[in-house]
Amino acid sequence: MTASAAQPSPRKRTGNGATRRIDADEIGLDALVGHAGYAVRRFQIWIFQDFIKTLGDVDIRPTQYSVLTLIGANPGLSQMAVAKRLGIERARLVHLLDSLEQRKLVKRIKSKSDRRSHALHLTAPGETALAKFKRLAAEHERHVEAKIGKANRERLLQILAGFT
Amino acid sequence: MTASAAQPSPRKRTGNGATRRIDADEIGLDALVGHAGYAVRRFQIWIFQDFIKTLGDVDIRPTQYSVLTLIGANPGLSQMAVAKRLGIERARLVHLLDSLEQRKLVKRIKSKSDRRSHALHLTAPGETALAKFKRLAAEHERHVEAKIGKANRERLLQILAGFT
DNA sequence: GGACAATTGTTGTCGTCAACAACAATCTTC
DNA sequence: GAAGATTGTTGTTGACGACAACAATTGTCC
Repeated sequence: MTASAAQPSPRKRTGNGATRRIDADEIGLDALVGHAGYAVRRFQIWIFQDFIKTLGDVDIRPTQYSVLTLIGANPGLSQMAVAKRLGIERARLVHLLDSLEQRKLVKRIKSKSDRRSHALHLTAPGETALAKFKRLAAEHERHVEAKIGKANRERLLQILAGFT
Repeated sequence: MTASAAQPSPRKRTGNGATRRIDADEIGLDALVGHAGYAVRRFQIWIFQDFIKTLGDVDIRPTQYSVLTLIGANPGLSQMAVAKRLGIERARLVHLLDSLEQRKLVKRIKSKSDRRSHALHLTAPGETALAKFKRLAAEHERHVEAKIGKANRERLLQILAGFT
């Protein structure tokens, strides 16, 4: 174990025998520092919270945004194609599309060539809405830059490019 | 919109009029590329799946590992202190500890100085188990290295150090 | 010292999300 | 045409974050 293991209690004794509460940032993480997964997880939580807050007025969550963006760039995709491309389960995508269709942002059009599948398109209001979402998403991206630095953000995108 | 928006259907027409299925990696992501959140999310999913698989034999998930590691390095912490340090809700930590205590890895000891709180400690088998978990976690970390490269992993940890 | 506020652990609910399983309708393949 | 695969759908399970409420205990303030 490490040296920090010598801390027996959540309180530290002071000279006069009193105890005080120790702050969270005084607690050693030991092996957790050095785990990429832990850092990535914490960062991902922060980044999603900022995204949700920044796009709060239009009530769009990260997954919804990714679906809209993908359909906007590739009209006519099937649900299966969208699910595969974004790594979403097709069962989950059903509910996502139900919601987006209720909000008149997306429409499912029965495919003539394959009557099992639906061709996904943005509605006209969906197009204009997506343009606004993209502006807000760009603002969110600036928050990320402010948080970790412009160069670090680009390096990050470069390192993780293989996962997109 | 971008040039890739000129793709009207999930099938492409070929010269002889037949259609073929397009592969997932042919679909443009448009604005999604360039969003740090999307890349980080996909990476985080990959990294957690590898962690869960690598620690599958011992049935330890990332959150459980973080709790055990923290308690191991700082015996006697209260639940509140652990929750704050790891960014877990204290309500959620209750169930996590219930599970870990049932498996005899952790014990809750009533604090004498503050009878509301519990001092968290690893059991003796918990200590030896954690040592094994750490070896497996190190193996998982080597998988990450193999995936993104040693230098990139270290740069990543450096960039995200502020979130740990 | 006693009223009042804050903290700690706990229980519960709600919504998001990933992972499966099962199913009907519809292709594909042989 | 029969057998198998695919697509969209419904449902269940479990991990997880966000809240709200509560009893027990501690801290604070007058």
